[in-house]
Amino acid sequence: MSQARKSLNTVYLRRGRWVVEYIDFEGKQKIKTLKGENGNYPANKLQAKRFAERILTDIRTMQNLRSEQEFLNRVAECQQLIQRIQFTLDDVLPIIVNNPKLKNGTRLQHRKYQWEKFYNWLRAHYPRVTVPHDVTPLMAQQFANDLYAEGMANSTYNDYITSCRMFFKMIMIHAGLTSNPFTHVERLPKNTISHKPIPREFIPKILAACDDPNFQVLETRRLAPITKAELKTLIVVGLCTGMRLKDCALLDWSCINFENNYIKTVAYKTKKYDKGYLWIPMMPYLRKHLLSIYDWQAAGPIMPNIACRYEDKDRKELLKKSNKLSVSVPMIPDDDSEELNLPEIKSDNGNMSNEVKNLLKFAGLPVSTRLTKAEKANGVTKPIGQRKKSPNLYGFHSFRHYFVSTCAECNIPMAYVEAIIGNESEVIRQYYTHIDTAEMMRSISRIEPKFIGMPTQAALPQLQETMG
DNA sequence: CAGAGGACGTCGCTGCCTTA
DNA sequence: TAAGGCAGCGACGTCCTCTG
Repeated sequence: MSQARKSLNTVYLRRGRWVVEYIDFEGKQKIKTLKGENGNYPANKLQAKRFAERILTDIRTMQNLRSEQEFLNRVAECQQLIQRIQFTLDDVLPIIVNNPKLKNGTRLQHRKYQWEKFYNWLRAHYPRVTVPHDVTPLMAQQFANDLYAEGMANSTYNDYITSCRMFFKMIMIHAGLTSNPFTHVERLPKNTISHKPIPREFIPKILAACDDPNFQVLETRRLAPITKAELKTLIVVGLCTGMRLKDCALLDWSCINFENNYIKTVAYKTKKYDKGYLWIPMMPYLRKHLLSIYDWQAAGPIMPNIACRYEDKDRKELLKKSNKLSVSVPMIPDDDSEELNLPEIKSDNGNMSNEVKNLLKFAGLPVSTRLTKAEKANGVTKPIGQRKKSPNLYGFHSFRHYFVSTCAECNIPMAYVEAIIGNESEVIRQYYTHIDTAEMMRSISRIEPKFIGMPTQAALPQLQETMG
């Protein structure tokens, strides 16, 4: 039978020590051994009561603080309620746009587009919802479902979900939100479709196409013209080095070391991560080609017109730098103060990817899987959920895939290929982790005896000899 | 066919969980 | 409790499609 509980704030002797018993602010019973400031135990009940008084005073203060905190919480709740009414969906975009984390540029435009997509969806489906607080997780999920039904790659879908989650996180305080409606919208696994390596039999066809009189480079009014000869150089460099389009297009003579037969350059894409130089051995075919277009005056970009086209914003500089422009370009005024009246180009790569695609198409490669006009006219549509944009099967990046897959086929050690094209490349993993199922079965069969404790084939004769 | 709009890849960082 | 594995996040860059 348990003893009756002592009354509150009672000081009494327990196992030879003076203790105080009290109820804390969570309503729990507590028993605390009494000690002085120096850690000394009280000598008698009077001293114990004095020690206890200090503890109880502290507790009472904390209890008061707690009620004050409760009051403040109530005030905060009221403020949130006011915020919820005052902060509307129209106030969200300025918050996104002015967020210092989202720097200016295409990415910000992209985020704006994403928010507007959700905003317009909400307007269409839930016109009565005017404040972020009224957006429910169910609405978020419905939006996600509609997004998926539109047809897009999973990474794009994930990008939308991630962004919406981020938008609601950004306005959390402004809108007085306590939870994020997009928190539980699940992301999808990656289903990316990579470029294919160029089929080997097409390589000679592509190189021949550059010299074919019937092949024409794309003509553009606004962008710098390029020559077929330069396009061929671009292809040869891409083919023999596996570099990305930008790295090839802007490759500079200063990167070429004919004496020691290598190319030393920095990949633009990973430049900011300071990955160091790429050291690319020059194949005889590449060396021969570069020497054929090289002269002692050579300086600046190897393909000046392509470089010019690729980076139109730096056109003036490039034109000045290079003395080997092979096609006519607008005159550059000598006086720097005079504006070079060039149109502003928004295109990322000066249509160079299309230029390459045009060549591959001429050489007979099916570059895209998109629906033809005839198919569209006959009412052929993509199935629900399938990505809107047809993946490009072949492009300049295909030369990179071709380079790595060929290296893998020829058993070039992965470390060498990493040194050449960069050690974090997804392309490398793709080809070097390829598993030959038949070879895997054979390998496992070979070691089976060892697994089950039997001697291996190689050890059998020796074993038979010792056993007589 | 220019260029806006859209898709996709990759990096470093962080937090959660398990293990030694 | 430090270390390591792992997955997701946030940010940014590049490439491609599509349409007026």
